[in-house]
Amino acid sequence: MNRTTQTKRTTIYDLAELAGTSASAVSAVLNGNWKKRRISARLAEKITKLAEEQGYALNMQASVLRRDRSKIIGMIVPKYDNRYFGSIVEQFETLARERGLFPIITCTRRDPALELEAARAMLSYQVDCLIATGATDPDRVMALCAAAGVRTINLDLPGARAPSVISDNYGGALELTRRVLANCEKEYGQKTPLLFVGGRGTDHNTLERVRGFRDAHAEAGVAIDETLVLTCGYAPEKAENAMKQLAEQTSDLPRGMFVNSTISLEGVMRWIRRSGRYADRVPQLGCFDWDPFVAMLGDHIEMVRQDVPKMLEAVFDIIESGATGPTVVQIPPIVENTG
Amino acid sequence: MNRTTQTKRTTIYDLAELAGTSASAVSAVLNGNWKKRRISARLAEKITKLAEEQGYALNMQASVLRRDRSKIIGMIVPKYDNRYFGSIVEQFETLARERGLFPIITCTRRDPALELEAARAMLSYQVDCLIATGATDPDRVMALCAAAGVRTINLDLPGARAPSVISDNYGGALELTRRVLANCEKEYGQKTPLLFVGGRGTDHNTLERVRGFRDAHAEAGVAIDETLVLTCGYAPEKAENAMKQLAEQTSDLPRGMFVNSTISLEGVMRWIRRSGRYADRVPQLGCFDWDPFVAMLGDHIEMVRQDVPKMLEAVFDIIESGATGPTVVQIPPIVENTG
DNA sequence: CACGTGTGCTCAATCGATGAAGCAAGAATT
DNA sequence: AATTCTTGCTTCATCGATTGAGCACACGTG
Repeated sequence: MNRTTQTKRTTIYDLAELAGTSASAVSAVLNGNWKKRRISARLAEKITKLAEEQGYALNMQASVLRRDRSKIIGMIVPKYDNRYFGSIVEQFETLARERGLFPIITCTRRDPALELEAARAMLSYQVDCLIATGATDPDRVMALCAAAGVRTINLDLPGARAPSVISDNYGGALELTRRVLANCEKEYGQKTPLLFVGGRGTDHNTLERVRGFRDAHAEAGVAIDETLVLTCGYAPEKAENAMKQLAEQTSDLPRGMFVNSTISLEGVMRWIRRSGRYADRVPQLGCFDWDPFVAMLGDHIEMVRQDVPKMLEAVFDIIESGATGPTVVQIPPIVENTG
Repeated sequence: MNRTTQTKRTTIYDLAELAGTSASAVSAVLNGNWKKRRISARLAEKITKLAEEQGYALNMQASVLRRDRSKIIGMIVPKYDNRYFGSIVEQFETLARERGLFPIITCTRRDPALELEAARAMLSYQVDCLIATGATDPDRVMALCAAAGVRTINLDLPGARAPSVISDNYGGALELTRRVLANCEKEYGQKTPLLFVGGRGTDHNTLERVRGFRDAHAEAGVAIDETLVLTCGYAPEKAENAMKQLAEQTSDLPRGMFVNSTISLEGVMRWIRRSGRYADRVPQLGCFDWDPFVAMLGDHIEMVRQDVPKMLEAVFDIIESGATGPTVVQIPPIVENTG
């Protein structure tokens, strides 16, 4: 027993032989519906004990192959490099497991081709449902899954043909912009337009945030400076480059900024430090997304934190309700208190 | 075709019928060894085209059930709330996919019971290999897998009975402590013992780091203050509490500290800000782990960044070499330049 | 005592893919 | 012309779990 690499794992047939009964009785006992199948408590106990002793583990591949539902639930996620997606994944796993589902997650690195490839892989593994988080092209993912009869739910970024759960990007951006404008006025006594940096000009969230950004300016009676709306992408390097180019074109840099994610903020902060252009007076910042260390960077930064627990509850509510229409659930984000 | 929820997915049997051939020919063509099975290029092409048209997707459950190796590779990971584990997971997925393996990952939240449960689930899904990252009890995970004939590799924290890939914790801590001691001397002109905070007194990494911490003190001729070695756990709250308790016992707080992870640093920084006890002069900090925003917190923080790409390459080297002995591969971490 | 009812199980088909074994027809060799 | 070889397939058992159908026996009932 010690040195033998027991190539064969224990199966229900092995247990059946040991118990002097049939495989179907073993199966019924081990998957819990032995009462429905009229197996005696005596036999059930015997089999359970044997399974324990033999270290029996169900072969999910065989089980899933036979059943109609796999109870596997997939998620694709863009990155693991920030707290937002990190907590989405962690919550997702927890909630899935609580419901007896097995979660599988793939990181698609904001690459549309990888998104489709990952979706295809998940279909091969017979997922019952796929959550497309922050997908670049949610509708193509949805189409792929629909062809296989698998439901999709969009998270973070909405799609046109499946239910979506997203943050209230407009509302969050409106409030965040208001605060940064107020901070600018308080600190510098002037009402000047802010910079918007990060995100993609094509994605729904960025568009909505820009809309909130604009409306907050209008509300405050400040005219937008169109050259200050830089939807350059999310990556730190892209934000850093955008700042650099802007700085080359003007000597009068904005006194406040709206940064469209912590990951973009990383680039922005790097540029600020390296360039020294804000050495005299720090810019007032607003960041759409939360990070504990960003909160410690100073009292000149406001943050909006997306409500991940509520968002994921909404996702599982949709799964349980069985809804498939293109509804959009908007979850209000939390505006963090400074300090 | 439009409105019908095509319950049945296309199988090789459907394709066989459409192509007027046998399922085994279809199988051979689609899994690429049709040459070995002497299928004509003509038929191969026909089948491939048909599969494309029909949107055929392999049923992995069936395929894995039949094959000896599943090509599924599992990983358990403690948390997604920091850059270190985030990049481990992202790299792991990439390297696994490059090798034609399907990665499945589970977050076990530093909970030994969850670790075992997750390992059991992965065994049910027939993983060929399991990577136990930062496992609280790697040897029990290993035992469980060994009973099923599945190899394990430990990552980040070593185990006694399977190969392990870890950082050179001693070396990293030695260098980090040296730097913080030097910074303290430069800033405050005094050689005083540092505080060590975070981590578990029972885990290998923490023990090794404390050893490096001690040796760096000895080297500098500074006596360790044993009341300043606080291996209180990793969670931010635990670090915060440890600081609080320490502060209640002394009026003379250490001028420098070694913080044993970014996540512990979060609690330490929170306490520093809230208590105001360091308002007059900031403590010199060293953090064993890297975070971009921590780097921006000021020039009084040194960081050690674990070399995730090298660590994962080492993991896959071990997988490919087939080694199973209890070797420990130590990867030197990178000491980040301040500024 | 014939008949229904309930209990406790077993049998065998099935899920979809895989691959060893084998078969038929044509090509090459003796 | 008889034989081997080669090519290009097909047949069928198999992986392990699930489940509808069915069998044998005990018990109760009119």
